[in-house]
Amino acid sequence: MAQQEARQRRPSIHDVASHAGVSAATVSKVLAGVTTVKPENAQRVFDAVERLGYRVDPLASDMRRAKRRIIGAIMPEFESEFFGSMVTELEGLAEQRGYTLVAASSRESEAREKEILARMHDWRVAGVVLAPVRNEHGPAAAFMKAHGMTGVLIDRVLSDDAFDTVSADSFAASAEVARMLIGNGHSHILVIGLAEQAATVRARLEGFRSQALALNPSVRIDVITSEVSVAPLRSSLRDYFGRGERPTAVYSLLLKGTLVALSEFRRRGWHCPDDISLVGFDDAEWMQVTWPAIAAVVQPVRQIASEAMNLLFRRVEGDAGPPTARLEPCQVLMRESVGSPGSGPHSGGGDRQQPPLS
Amino acid sequence: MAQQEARQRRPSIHDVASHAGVSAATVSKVLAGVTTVKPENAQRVFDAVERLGYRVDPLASDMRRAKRRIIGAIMPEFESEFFGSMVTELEGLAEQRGYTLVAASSRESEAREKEILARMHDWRVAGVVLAPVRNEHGPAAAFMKAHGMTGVLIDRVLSDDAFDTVSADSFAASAEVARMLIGNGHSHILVIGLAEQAATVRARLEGFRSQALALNPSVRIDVITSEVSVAPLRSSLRDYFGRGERPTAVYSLLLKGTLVALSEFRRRGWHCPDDISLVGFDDAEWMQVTWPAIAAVVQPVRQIASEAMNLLFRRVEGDAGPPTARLEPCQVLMRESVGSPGSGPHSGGGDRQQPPLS
DNA sequence: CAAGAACGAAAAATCGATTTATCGAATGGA
DNA sequence: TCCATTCGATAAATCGATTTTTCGTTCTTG
Repeated sequence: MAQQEARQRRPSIHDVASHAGVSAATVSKVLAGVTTVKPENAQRVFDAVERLGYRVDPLASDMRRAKRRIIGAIMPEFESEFFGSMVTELEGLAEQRGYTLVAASSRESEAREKEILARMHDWRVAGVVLAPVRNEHGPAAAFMKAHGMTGVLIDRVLSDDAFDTVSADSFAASAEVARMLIGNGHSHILVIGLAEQAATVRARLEGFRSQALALNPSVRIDVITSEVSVAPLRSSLRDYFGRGERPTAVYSLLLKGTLVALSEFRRRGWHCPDDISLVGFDDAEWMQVTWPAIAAVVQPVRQIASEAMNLLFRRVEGDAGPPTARLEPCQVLMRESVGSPGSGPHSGGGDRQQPPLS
Repeated sequence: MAQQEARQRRPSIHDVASHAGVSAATVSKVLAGVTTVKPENAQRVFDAVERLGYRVDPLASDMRRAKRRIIGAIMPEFESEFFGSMVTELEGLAEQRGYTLVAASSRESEAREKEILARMHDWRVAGVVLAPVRNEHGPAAAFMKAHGMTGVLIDRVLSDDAFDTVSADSFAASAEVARMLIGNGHSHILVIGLAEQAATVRARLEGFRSQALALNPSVRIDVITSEVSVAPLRSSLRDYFGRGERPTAVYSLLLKGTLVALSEFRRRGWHCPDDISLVGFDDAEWMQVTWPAIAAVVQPVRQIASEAMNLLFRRVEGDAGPPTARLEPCQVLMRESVGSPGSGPHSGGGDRQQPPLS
């Protein structure tokens, strides 16, 4: 073990060099694995490294290269399971390749997104994994393009003419949700979402609508979206039910919508699935322990992260082929929140379901 | 706006210098705000900066200083709301001071925690905000001590003889939960938790127990903890109820425990609060929309982050006073999951509650 | 045996800033 | 008028690595 007093200056490559009786260049080569060094000298270098507890300063090491061994990650937020595990995955993958991941939250603001990107450009990051706030056409992607940055766009994107994109196959997953609901006999379905995040949400809506209509041309699909935030969505939903609309199922295109739907159900005293069925895009840990468990579309976080990093490093290493647009398949989890219409009274009564013991 | 072709080498301080007709040293001084520069030259520098779109390279800029303008943050995980928003807050605060935050997830592993710390030491970070996996006595804190790193410990810590600590006042919050439950007439309460995270969980347990006993000396408090992970906790809980134990309330010392309790309740067909009351340490967005809404202790994330950063920068700037141990007050949210014992039948039946409309 | 290739390692240049040392010109006082 | 300050700015050193260039040996080979 290295004996190094606390608060003391850390040993530099020159300290190692003098201890080993060689030049700094030789130390650098030994540590880089160059083979044109006499074995005896290499051993002396390793010994000195061990004795001094020397470790390369990544900052100094990166100085001379145009692309530093840093990957930037920009997420709309860190508070959700989805982006939280996305960052965890990306961090691990970057680390595996000897890169440092610097993650930042755009806090759902495109202006901030661009500022962060500019700062990452200042750092001369090798590449960026950007989960844009809205879609691939925002100012951030434009900035990346204008400055020749290499990057991959994920999540709220469909395809781009300059960057590789990776996202969940929202269209296919939504089609499966449609099959599930139509198959259960639902013929009046409400879809809720936030239109801001155009790219994915639109795909989710279209995937659902097209499949639902294909299976039952007379199905009635109502859509409630909000441009701005979740608050208007809540009041629109309240108005909608207040007008006496009674769909038998709700499909929420995003997690926050699922929460809004649930809270509105509970305000009105409705139960899933007796009074109304519910499916949400995006899964969360709590959804399987609530009563009832909420059916959900599970996004393939791991695959998205892994594919994004593969593509990114291919570009970092110089690949200049045309950009690709990948869609990773989702899993649709059927849970108790989905039933057949009319299986329960629409208001009041209705014993709670009693799941079998053990 | 700067006219800069894509993919072109970024302008360096020397480019600015030659465009402005001065030396690089002068440019550096102007940008650092030194006043001993002729106003005319300063203006020429600003003009050149503007024209070239020059921005300082933070990496190069940090080379010469012993402490780089980087703050490291190590969290046990990124998947939860708590640590997610903690990182968001820390990032904002670091940014305000012109520092870059590099966040990493120890994934609940002390070994990994130490490795990450070593890597951050390699980067010569100015300071570290460490949320240790277990408590302040882990190998990570020891590493920091041994290498003279400056840092602040947060969340799962009580106090330390080398570092400032900041955490939620678990003891006081748990005492308030005790007042709430005892006040509602509960006299047989189950407390569940994971003992691994000794520091805080123990405080939560003791705070609850002491206050509960003070209010009702004959109260029966059962405790189920697991050393390792959440799985044993689940089976212990199953066994406990299987033996016929029927506490009237459960207090979970951490979020995962709340989920385990809920899922066990639902497996047995029990309802809150008719069959059993539930309070959890740590709040989450979904807890207020479930049926019933779950009473919870809200941790003061913002205050913890802000206080941690204040203390950290005080140390970075050289303060060598004795370490402080701060406790930030929590808020206890009473919700529907808590009722009085015996208000509902203990098994079977029991109409669901119908909250009033609007 | 001498010219040339091959080898291994040291010296020097480089990355992009900051900081210290140096230097010339203008200013001031004697 | 001359020397000592002061001022403003430049040259040079520095941070800690990597990479290129240079250089001295040893090994080939005609």
